[in-house]
Amino acid sequence: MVRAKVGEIDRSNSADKVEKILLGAMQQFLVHGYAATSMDKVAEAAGVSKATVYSHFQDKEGLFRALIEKLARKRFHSILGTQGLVGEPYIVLRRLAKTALEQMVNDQEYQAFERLLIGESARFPELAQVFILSIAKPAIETISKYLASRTELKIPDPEATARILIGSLVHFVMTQEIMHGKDIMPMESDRLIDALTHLIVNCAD
Amino acid sequence: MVRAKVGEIDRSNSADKVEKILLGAMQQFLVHGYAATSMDKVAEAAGVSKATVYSHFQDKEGLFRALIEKLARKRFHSILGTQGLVGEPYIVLRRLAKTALEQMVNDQEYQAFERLLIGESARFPELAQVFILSIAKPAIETISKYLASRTELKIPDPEATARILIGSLVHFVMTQEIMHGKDIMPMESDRLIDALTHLIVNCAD
DNA sequence: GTCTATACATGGATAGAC
DNA sequence: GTCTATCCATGTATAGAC
Repeated sequence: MVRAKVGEIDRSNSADKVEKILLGAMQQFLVHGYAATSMDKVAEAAGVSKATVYSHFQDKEGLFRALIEKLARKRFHSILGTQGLVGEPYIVLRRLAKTALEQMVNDQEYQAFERLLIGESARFPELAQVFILSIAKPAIETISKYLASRTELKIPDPEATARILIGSLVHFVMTQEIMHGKDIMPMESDRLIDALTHLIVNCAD
Repeated sequence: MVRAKVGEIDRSNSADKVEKILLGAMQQFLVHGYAATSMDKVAEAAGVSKATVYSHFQDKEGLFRALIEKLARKRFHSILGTQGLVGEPYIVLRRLAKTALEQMVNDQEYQAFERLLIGESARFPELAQVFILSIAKPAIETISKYLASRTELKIPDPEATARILIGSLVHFVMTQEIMHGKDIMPMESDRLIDALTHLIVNCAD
């Protein structure tokens, strides 16, 4: 066992254990889902004993809730990135769609998180709502405000249009990556991006 | 035990048992997910013994695969219904969007099916692909062909546009119903339908 | 706080009678 | 083909030593 040298602060303290447990829990729950994850495997992945897990979290459900809430906080605003939405619609919307798609397609953790939340949304409805409140809602609001600000687009309902934009992108990743459709129903991201920006930008009548 | 009268054919035969088992399996898997469903509960829900379940299906995985394939076949073309896509775009697209949304919102079995497939899409990628091939792909193709046939819409990429349309609708149901967002982030279906038809129909420049 | 060892329940799968 | 009874592995959770 590695131990802190004399004079150094021992960092193997309780708070660190909690972090290690949450990290182990993340690896297991994201890969295997809630029911198929065992507390033994969580403890093993975290490098602590099972009793230690139970000393920090009431039970499996409590650990799961704590993990999901932590992940949702971490991902707050992450789909859009922190790019400010200012400038010409054609440029801004293209970049937005392109960035969001790239982020989601290349982020295996995001995809596993979606699988987990949707799969458990019947058993844990409040956790699905945590996701909605911390990720989906802010994204819709940000895009909605931008669309409303560009009056030349003449969009009658910016919020509904923001949902169309985000829904198209998220659902594309859902079918192509999460549900493994890209091999049997392929489509280049750019085609979706082109069609989306065309619909929104060229639609001012 | 109810038994067939003399002269009648005994319908409690093997084929019926298979049906009963699949029905019980459906109830359990759709509600609890794959891992949290036990073969005991399946047998109980089906009204047969566990050994009978194992005499018709190799193991839990085999039963699950058989069930998903059956459900996917049953739902072939179900989202769009069997409505023919002919007529004025404004009318056709509105009716299409309205019907699809109503179907999905009111069909708890569809929502449970989506939860299950997405939740298990890492463990059972081929089953997610069965869903794509039997439901998503035909829907995209049908709408894509319709959009291409209406040349007055001047849609540069009908297939990409079809994906935008379907993605918006499915994702709307995903956030509002499946992930329980309707209470914390409400929006009338009609606003989405209006915004969608406006984008697609009024966009011919 | 942390560990080892264990209690207790449940789950997947099968043996053997009918 | 179908049932009851059972085997054995695994899972959640805790008791008790340090």
